[in-house]
Amino acid sequence: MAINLEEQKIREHPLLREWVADAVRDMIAKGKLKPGEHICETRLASELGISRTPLREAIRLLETEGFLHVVPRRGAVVRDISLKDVTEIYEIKAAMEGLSARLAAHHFNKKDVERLKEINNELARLAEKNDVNRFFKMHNQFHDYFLRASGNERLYLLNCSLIEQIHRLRLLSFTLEGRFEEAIAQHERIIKAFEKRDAVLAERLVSENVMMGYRAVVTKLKQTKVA
Amino acid sequence: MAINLEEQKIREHPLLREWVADAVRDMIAKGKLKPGEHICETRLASELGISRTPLREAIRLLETEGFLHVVPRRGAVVRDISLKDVTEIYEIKAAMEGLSARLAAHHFNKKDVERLKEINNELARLAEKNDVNRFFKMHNQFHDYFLRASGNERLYLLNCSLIEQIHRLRLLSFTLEGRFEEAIAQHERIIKAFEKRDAVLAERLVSENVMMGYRAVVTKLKQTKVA
DNA sequence: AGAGTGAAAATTGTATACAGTATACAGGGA
DNA sequence: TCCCTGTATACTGTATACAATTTTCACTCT
Repeated sequence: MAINLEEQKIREHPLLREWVADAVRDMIAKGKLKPGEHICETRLASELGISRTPLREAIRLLETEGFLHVVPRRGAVVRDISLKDVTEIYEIKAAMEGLSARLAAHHFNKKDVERLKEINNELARLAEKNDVNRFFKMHNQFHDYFLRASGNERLYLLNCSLIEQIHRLRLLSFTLEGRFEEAIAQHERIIKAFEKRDAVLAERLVSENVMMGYRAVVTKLKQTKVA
Repeated sequence: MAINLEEQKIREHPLLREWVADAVRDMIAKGKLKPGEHICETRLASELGISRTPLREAIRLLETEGFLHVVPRRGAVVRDISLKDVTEIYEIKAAMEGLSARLAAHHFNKKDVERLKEINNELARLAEKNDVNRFFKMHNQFHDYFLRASGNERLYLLNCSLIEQIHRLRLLSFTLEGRFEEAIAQHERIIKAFEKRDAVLAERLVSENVMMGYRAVVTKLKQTKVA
């Protein structure tokens, strides 16, 4: 076990600090590190089998990503995701994805539209099989497609860092009744807007699509808070 | 001199890594560290009179802020700001500030509008005195006002980290002929939109205002690239 | 009992030491 | 001349050691 871990560290990440950041993100997502919990550098480092130095560098990264809250000389605590956080993130996400759609629409060609249709067809297949995990991944590909096609690299990266913070909630939101179909239908309208090269419409539809995701996530958030 | 430096480190920053980040940002802004230049941790740390540990933690921060580009096992280099970077930043900034104006408009009251008018009057005074530095600061206060009033803390912080990257260019752009007057005139229209509680108009005007700033910065960028 | 105090333990911040990797350059061969 | 290769050097990545600060908790005094 320990040897496999070592191999994974080396194979997938040339740098320990990145592997550690991934590991800690994962521990937060899986609930192994709970919101509000204080992170003791010494202990966590030894648990991960590394020294404090790469852990500390990973903590700086996770701080800017919003996973941890660091108080000088008192260490890092796992940040809780509140409704307010989710709202803030989605407000920004809606504006940014909308912007990316508008920008992408300007230099979208037939092939791009075809690719989006393929993805949406695949989504329909996965919806029938009720495969939440794969649907989620493919769904992200749909959105990533125009985020990248926008030609604005920062836009894509910013969006990544935003959705990473609510990864778990978003995944959960796809277990809601009718969520698949709703998303697919909206995607179809978005594709039509791209086909017509209607940048303004694409922007509006994508923004609305994001805010639908917001409502789904909020629903799920309230369910889990009660539980 | 060295003693004063020590005092400053302690007084204004309880943490060395933050002081270092500020110092390095400053060195980049002042041209002491030039774009493309490789940062040797050992040398820079000893120049700043500290060890490599806090410097390395500062480098992680400056990397996410976009000031440095880090290649694994080859270290950090100072990132150059290209026209593409400026375009990416302003596209995002326009969308984010526009969003903040829309959000802020919903719960703006008379007092808020009065405050914006005061700031704009002050801007007019500073324009007459041709005080670029103070105009710049006051101008930022104008925009910060509704970024904060939006109630979306992330929006404000994200905007801060964006404009920090182009601080120098923005400041320079205010030396352009007619830049003051243009800004003040647009601010007046924005204030009127807030007065009317017209969120959609406020959003559009603020976006346009940002993109005017973009054009000014691009003009200045081209001037300095030639020089 | 409760507030206050002070020493001990735990934890973070910083410096240094060591290991591994990339770069530069000299020397040899085609 | 050009390319290849091996070695020396410089630099980054990681671990560890030390310093400073915060927290804990027993103890005292009111």
